[in-house]
Formats: sequence, structure tokens, C-alpha cells
Amino acid sequence: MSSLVRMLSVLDLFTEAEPAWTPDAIAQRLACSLPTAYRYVRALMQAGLLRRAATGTYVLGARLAELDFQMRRTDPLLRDGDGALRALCEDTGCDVVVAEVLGDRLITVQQLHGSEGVSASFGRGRRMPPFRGMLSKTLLAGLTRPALRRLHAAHAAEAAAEPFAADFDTLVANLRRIRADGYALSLGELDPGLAGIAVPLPRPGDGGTAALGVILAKRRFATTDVGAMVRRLRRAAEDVVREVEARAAD
Amino acid sequence: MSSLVRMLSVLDLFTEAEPAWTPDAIAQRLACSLPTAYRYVRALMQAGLLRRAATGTYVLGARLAELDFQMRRTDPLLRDGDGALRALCEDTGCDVVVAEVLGDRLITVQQLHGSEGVSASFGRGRRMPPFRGMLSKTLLAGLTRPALRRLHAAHAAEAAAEPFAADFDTLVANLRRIRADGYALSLGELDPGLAGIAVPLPRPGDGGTAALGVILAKRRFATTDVGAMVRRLRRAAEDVVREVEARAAD
DNA sequence: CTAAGAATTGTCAACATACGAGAATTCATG
DNA sequence: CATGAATTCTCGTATGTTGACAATTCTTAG
Repeated sequence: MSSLVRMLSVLDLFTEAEPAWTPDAIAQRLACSLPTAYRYVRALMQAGLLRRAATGTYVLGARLAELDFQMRRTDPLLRDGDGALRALCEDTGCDVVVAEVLGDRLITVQQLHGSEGVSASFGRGRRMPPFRGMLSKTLLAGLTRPALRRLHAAHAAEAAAEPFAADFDTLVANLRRIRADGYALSLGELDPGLAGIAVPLPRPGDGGTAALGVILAKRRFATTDVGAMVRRLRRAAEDVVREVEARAAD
Repeated sequence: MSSLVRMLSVLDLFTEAEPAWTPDAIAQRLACSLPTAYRYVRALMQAGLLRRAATGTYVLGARLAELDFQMRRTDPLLRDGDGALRALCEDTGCDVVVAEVLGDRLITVQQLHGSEGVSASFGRGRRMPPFRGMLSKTLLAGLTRPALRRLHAAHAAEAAAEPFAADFDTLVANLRRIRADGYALSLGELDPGLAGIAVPLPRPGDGGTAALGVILAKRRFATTDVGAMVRRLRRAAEDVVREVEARAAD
């Protein structure tokens, strides 16, 4: 492993459970000397990726917020698709969520809060459980078989706990049905009081596929016309694609 | 310059104007060989900080969104101070903004949208002009003299264009008044239709100081009791500090 | 589907430089 | 101030990074 990768692996240490690290702990964890840990920390600080908190401890730095801002402003899906997503949000009153596959992780990239204030606790950058929720299932349904196999293997423990993905063949069969339907549902899979509907959202340009979903209170879902909502979602997805392509054509 | 810092400097290339880079362009810019550029890109991709877009071009990667999410969840100011900021937002109906100093840049770290929908186009991660706006001025007023000098030198061109910071002594004099007042005003400095008031917000733990401000429509400002608003802001700042310290005491 | 061309990754020797151990220095805290 | 921790420095060595070039894998157009 090169020193570059090793240094970047320092960033992976910072989690919600352990948000602050000392150079000592880093040295121990990376099995390197204390001066080397300081060298890594210094380089990451210089780049703004780390910041010194209390004396002796370091936390993630605000440059990450700045870089994420760059991303939000330049990602065609967010920059050009924003109008269509807002319209969806206002029309339905629901929270609107977009998620993507990142390596073997599924991540929320956008969330708009609807007027009904269901307040799902997602938000950009949140990692989602890979086999639960309409967004995850929609994303998985869009993967190629080898990619799906990799992801299933990478989350063996979580898969085993979910009937939906108990073994690979079961997962494939379940996803085939979702692909045929063209949408996925969730009834309290992530938050007991909430329900959601999601459809695939192709990313023009690269071949990738995101997922676009709405979140609503479970009790409202009982009186929701799923077919109509799915059609509205598909229209939003088409609008997003059209906007992105129009903007890309200059 | 170490190879670590050089690799991290690749991230600085990605701007809103040039959001996608080829390994060739990176090699040229860093004055290194093409294989080395590929090595850097590969390491950054492995960490998720870059992502391959169209063939031959790379863009910032979603891991940045994930890391920013971690930050938002673990930064005491945002995690524990959220309630006080929301209360301020609801009481006043204004947008509430928090900004911080990052090296020689000033960055928005939080924005809550008030009920009046003034929709200032800031948002977490946005870089602010260093010598304009109430947040920047509040932050500058809290800097030590050498830090202020560094920042002024780093933005010489922008400083020259602003009467407020035309030369270093002028800047110091202007900031002294703000420090004495304990708050800063902006009347359309950033957005012609908007006004704002900001006060310092000490970060417990580290010695740093953030800035807390409200944004409101300029026409409302005419009938705003500035003293009362400043008192409300100070109370919010105190509430934030209290909450953070209470949470830190376990 | 195949071929041409680009994009990306090996191979390898030479050189730079990142590394660890320990000392020195600066910094926080009472 | 003084004390102990935090951080940087010094330096020789060995490891790992670098660049040139070749090999290979993707892409794309015909």
C-alpha cells in the first residue's frame, strides 16, 4: 500500500462514533511511527481536510464542506435537475430524495423537504442500508449482475439479516420483480412511520443510474394512488434528464 | 513539497469553472509525469475523493459528500447548537447563517431558511468574499493581528477593490469599531435586496470564533430595531455555547 | 464486430524522500 | 514561571516514488 493511500485512509478513521483522533491513536491504528502520523495529519491539515480541535485531537476540516459545495454546484443532476425536483416536491408535498451508488455504498445525494414536514432523517451524504428502503432497492435493481454480486459480498452480514437478500439468488429474483415493475416501495422499512416510492433516474453522460423517490407519512400512503404517484415520479425523472441534456448540449 | 501535499493539491484544481480534469491536464499543471498523475488520481479514486466521469475525465467523488455528512453530524456547533439556531430562525423569520474561518478563506457552514423566504444563495460550503458582508466582517474582527495580516495579504487584489480594506491600517481601524460594537451590519453588500446582522459566536473547546447572522429583506430592515435584533442574536449565541458545553460535559 | 486509437497500468532502474528513533522545541495548563 | 504534553527537527538508511517506455485494457468509429 502506497503512502498516498495510507494517508488518505486516515480520513476513514473519522466516524460518527469516533469523530476526533489523536496522532497517537492514528499511529497505532495505521501501525506507523508517531512522526509519520504527524506528517499525515499535517498534510491533511494543510489541505483543510482535517482541523485541529482541542489540543492533541483532530477532526474533519471545513474544506470538505467547500468541496462538497463544488460538487453540488457542478453535478449536472443537481445543478440542472433542481427545478424538476422542486416541482415534484411542491406538487406532492412529500420529501424528495435522490440516491446513488458509490463503489459498494449507497448514498443520498439530495433531499428536499416537502411542505408536510415528515422530516425523514436523511440528507446529502448519508449512507443507506444496502438492502432496505425503496431507494436502495431501486439502485440495486439497476446494477449489472457482477456489480450486484460484489456489493452483496461486501455486505454479507447485513444481507444475511434481510429476507430480501438472504442469499444471492433470492436477491436477484426480488430485484427482477422490481425491475419489471419499474418502481420500488417501502413501508416503514427505514422509519416505522414513513413510506416511500422510488423510480430509477438515469444519469445522462455517464451510464450510471440514480434513484429518485418521495417520502410520505405512512397514514397518507393508505390513501395514495400508487400508480399516479409512480407516473408523477417518472415524469419528474424525464424532466430531470431533459434538463440535464439540454444544458449539456452547449 | 512532499508527494502527499502534491497529491492533495490535485483537489484544488477542481473548481466551478473547471469541474472536470484529465490526467494529462493534471500532469501539466503539477509539472509531473503522466504515470504519476494517474497514480495520484488512482489513490484519490480509491478513497472516493475522485470519480471517473466521461472517459478520460475525472470529477470530485461522492465520498466528499459522505465526509461532509459526518462533519455535520459530529461538529458540536451544528449538532448541539441546532436547536438554538432553529429557535432564532423561527422567532425572527429570517435566514440564519453561520460562517467560519478556514485558513485564509471564509466559509458558510450552516444556513437555515426562514419563513419569509428571502432565499439568500449561500449554503454550507460556500466561500464568501473576505471583505464584504456582515459575516466576513464579524469573522475578521475576531482574528488576531498576524492572522489578519496573512489573510489580507492572501487577498490583496480583492482588498484593494474594497474601501473597507483598501490598506491594512484602514482595515484594522474599521474592524476595531466593529469589535467595539459587538456586531456587524450589511446593507446589500452581497445581494442588493438583502440586509444582514451578525455577531461573533465563540466555539467552545477550540479557541476559534465563528460568526452567527440573520439575513432579511432590505425593506424589512428599515423597520427593524437593530438593538433588539442584536440582543436576540447574542442570546442565540449564548444558547448555542451553553448547549455545546452541556453536551461536552459528559 | 473489428480495428485504430486513446486511456490506463505495468516494468524497472535510479534517485529522491518518506521513514523511524530519538532529541529538541514549542505549546498548553495550572 | 514551571511542568508535562504536543509537535517538530535532525539525520542516516532503506523504502518507495518517480519517469521513460512498453504492455494492456478500454473506447469509439467505421
